[in-house]
Amino acid sequence: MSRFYLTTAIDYANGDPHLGHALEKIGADVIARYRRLCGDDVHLLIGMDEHGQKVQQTAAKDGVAPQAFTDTIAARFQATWAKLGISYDQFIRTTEVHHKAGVQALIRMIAERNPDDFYERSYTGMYCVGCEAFKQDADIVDGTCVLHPTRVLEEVEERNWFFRLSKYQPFLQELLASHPTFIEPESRRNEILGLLNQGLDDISASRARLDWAVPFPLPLSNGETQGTYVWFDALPSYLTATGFPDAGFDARWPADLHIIGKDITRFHVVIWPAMLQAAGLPLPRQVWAHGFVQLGGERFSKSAGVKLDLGEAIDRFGADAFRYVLLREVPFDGDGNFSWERFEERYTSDLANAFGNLASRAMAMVEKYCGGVVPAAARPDAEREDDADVAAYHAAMHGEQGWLLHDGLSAVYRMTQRANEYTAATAPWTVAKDPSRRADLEQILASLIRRIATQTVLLAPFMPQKTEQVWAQLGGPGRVSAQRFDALTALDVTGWTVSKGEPLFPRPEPAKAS
RNA sequence: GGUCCGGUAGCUUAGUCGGUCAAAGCGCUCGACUCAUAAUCGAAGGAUCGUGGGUUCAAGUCCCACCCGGACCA
Repeated sequence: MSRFYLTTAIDYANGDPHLGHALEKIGADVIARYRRLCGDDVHLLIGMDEHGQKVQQTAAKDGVAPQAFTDTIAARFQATWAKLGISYDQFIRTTEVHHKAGVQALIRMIAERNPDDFYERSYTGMYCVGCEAFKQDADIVDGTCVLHPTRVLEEVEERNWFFRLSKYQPFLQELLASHPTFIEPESRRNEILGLLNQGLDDISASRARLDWAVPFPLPLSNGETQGTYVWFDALPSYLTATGFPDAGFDARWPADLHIIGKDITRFHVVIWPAMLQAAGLPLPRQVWAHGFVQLGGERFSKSAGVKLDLGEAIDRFGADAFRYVLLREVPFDGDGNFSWERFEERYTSDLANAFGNLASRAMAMVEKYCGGVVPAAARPDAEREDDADVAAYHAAMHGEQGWLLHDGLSAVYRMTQRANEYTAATAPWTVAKDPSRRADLEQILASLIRRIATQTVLLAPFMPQKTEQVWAQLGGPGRVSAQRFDALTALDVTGWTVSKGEPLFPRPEPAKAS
């Protein structure tokens, strides 16, 4: 059984979960569930980035201690992931004692192996509290940072620890040359290549006035101890989650896949590998940068505020339908759009009309013509046309050519459409009227149930709850989550007792004019 | 402001090296069927390929400028 350790970005504990967070977690969960159906030993990590000045400030505004504040936020994120059916194996928080110790151990490890990699430097510049970063002249318009026009910039001089990132430029260029799939999709890789060609600046690893942080383990020459700056705290969470630096962490590390948003590609493909290399630790196998989802064509961002109530979106048609529609609409290798109108169209056409109705009509006929028991019959040649789509599904889902989850769904949808076409072409309700064609009827109905069962398993990573219900209605043995893809081609539905229940994906109520 | 990515039917997108490339799904319209969640199947309509120039026998497909959207720029 091969191990598969995948991570999502840890989310910043400065606000509630929104659509953008959900897209990433759902995508990661689909991959995790897919790999479990492949038989892999999967470990899915999700978590929270809880340190930083902004968290401290927001907590103070609410009149609570930072830890109490992030406890509340973390609980809300976890409640949302539970509601969405995210099957994470571990939820790491950067305020955990073990994580903090791990960060310090990693920094010490780097300092011991490469004593020259950390050095002190003083810096004077305009500081934007919104960005938690110094801004350069080019980024300043009318005295404020371009990203936070409402926040006043402060002129600040401070002395920090810096990490000699520039030293790792040749290493990183070699890494991307020898491991072209280290960062995918390719468009993101090209961005990083361009960035590396421009040359790297060293980055600060510690910050003054950063009280709510992991204490940086090396004191400055003036004796001051600063807080560890965000990337030296957040990125190592993937590592500390495995138990690092305790013995046995390498049973899980290195990660097979980091799933992140395209905005933080740079940190995961430049800073993170450099840090690991400096510490003499193995690198993750791949970073996948997904795109963003816009809401009704408008930009959806952390600072712009939440414009869509995630809870409402989930309740609209249920968590599974939300998962399906989101991943069908938003290509996992690029940007996409989300709107209520689109949501309802997709739900209706794909889930209610195509798949849901296919299941209803097939089960109704098995009940009506075969007493509810699926007859034994050879697989018709027509069913072979599905083979190419099954192959396309796995190609899209397995990651070897990218994690194209939307293509996986397209492939299953083609199979659903084909099954509906087959039903119309063979017209079993007509065949049923002719007793001499009993064998034909049985073959058609058995084929339909087998197709639906197959599609149900392929859809299981996307809709874990609904597919269990379909499976149960079909009379399939055990649970869908216990199935294995490699056994699917030989799936035998003979003797299953179907029980058509209420529609699994009821059509939306027509809007009532009130 | 700088770097990079994108702008193709109402919507979401395919379109390799320039020459049947204007394609698919959804929606809309018409026809068929009745097993089914007024679902399904078939057919038709629908795009000056962001704008303006340029290169070429030939350009969504290459070049330039501009407009719009997005990501990044300790």
